Amino acid sequence: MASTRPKPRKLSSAKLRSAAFRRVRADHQSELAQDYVELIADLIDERGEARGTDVALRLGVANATVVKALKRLQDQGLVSQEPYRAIFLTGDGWKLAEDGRRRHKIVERFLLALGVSAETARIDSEGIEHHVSRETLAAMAKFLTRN
Amino acid sequence: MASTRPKPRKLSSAKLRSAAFRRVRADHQSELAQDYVELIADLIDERGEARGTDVALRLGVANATVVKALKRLQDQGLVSQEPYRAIFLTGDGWKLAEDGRRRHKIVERFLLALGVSAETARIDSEGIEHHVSRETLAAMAKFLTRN
DNA sequence: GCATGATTTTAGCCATGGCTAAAAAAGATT
DNA sequence: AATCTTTTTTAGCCATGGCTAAAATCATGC
Repeated sequence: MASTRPKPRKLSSAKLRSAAFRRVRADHQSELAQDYVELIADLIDERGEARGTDVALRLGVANATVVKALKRLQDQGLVSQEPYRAIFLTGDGWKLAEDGRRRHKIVERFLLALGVSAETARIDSEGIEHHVSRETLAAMAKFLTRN
Repeated sequence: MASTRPKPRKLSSAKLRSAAFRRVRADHQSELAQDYVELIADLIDERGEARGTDVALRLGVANATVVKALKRLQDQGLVSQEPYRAIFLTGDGWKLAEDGRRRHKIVERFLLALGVSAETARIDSEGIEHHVSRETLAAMAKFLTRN
């Protein structure tokens, strides 16, 4: 990898560029987990408990899908649940949920401040929140205070 | 679904909420295709041709992964390619690529205008561009002209 | 024009995130 | 307490998007 270098042509920035795509793929990995814990936290706050069925309903997904996903989240130490019972968040789960809520709130309020409708802000923020870096989030927050 | 309504409690907005998640999942479906065609278009413009290997390099992904993805894109009528040869975009492929570029450019310039670094704008825009609705994109464009 | 080295594709593995249909558990009703 | 209904889980399917290792093809030097 040092001496030959057969076809450099002009692809020198390739590695640099690939970083963005790698980040997007990594974000997608954590996205589902974050959506779940955020939703579970909301349900617990709103109704006192979170049941798998409610999660499925809000996510717009089949019940079985949620059961499977919850198993993975349990393996990751984010939630705890016994069969046929309500879902609980672990310490890590709450931390992730809080982080997601904070980020979500900023993005949604930012979109509103930018002038889009409430409906669009709600929908777009759901997709955008997972791809906003710390720096961009800070810039959005700053924009909010200035307006 | 009309007469009984057994447990409404206060989950009436569930269907509404689920729409956002459905949209995010749908966006993820088209995301890969869009990234590929956009990248292929760039390679064709920059270097005259796009080879699978270059795509793999820029995406930061194994060669075999690209080969497999290109087959799917071919089935979707976005690219055309013969084994061991360069990749071409179909009419639909070009349309999708142009749309992606336009959207990408607006999002990236918007982030810059918001005050984030060039590096961050480049990286974040890659993830955000696929989750920005027509309305939000328009709001970003408007913000750009005002500034 | 043929052997050898480089590149590209194929084969086959894995995890994820969907689904439906069947089984199991919980909860009501009598 | 036994049955019947509803809810939840399990089982098993599918497509996607990754990977590595092996096979096939291409291209070069001789």
